[in-house]
Amino acid sequence: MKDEEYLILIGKNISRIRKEQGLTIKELGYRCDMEKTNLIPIEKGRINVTVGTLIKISKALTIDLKELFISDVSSS
Amino acid sequence: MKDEEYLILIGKNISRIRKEQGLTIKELGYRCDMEKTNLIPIEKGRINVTVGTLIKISKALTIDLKELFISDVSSS
DNA sequence: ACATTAGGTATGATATATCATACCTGATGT
DNA sequence: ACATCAGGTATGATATATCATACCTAATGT
Repeated sequence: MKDEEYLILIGKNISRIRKEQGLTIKELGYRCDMEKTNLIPIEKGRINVTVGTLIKISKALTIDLKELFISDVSSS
Repeated sequence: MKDEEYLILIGKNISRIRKEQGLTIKELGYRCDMEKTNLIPIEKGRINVTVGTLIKISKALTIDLKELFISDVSSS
């Protein structure tokens, strides 16, 4: 798996879980004190996000950090 | 688990796996094209490492990225 | 005594993640 | 027609991850 693919996977997981919880990007931003100008490219896998940021996001989504790295959510 | 603790955990996992493979920090640096001035604080959990860097490191150690997040290696 | 190696720190430079603001589009609602 | 909201892009500022170099200590080897 290529680096970019990993970042895209992480972004998709964030986006999927956020939507599953019925949250908008703005609401997620409130919860983890982050800007959408940063969250949107993270969900797209366009930027090389830091672990600290992923920790903030996973806390805001009340999930374990590991869940952001799982690769096949029933091959959606 | 606090943010800093997560980074320390990741660093300890890197350090442990590197040593298990008999690699020095310099050798790991060769493999993932990184400086020890960056690798050492990462192993200490002192800097907010990026996912891209963790991907490079996990490739150099021929492990899956997820392995860097496991929390209890027989509670060492 | 000297050289080498491993881990480690200090510091200045460079790249880039993140913030802050502004603006755009399409959808939804009144 | 207008307002609002969601996702999205552009851009300049700020913080900081990473690099590059230099230096230190302790251990090991000759």
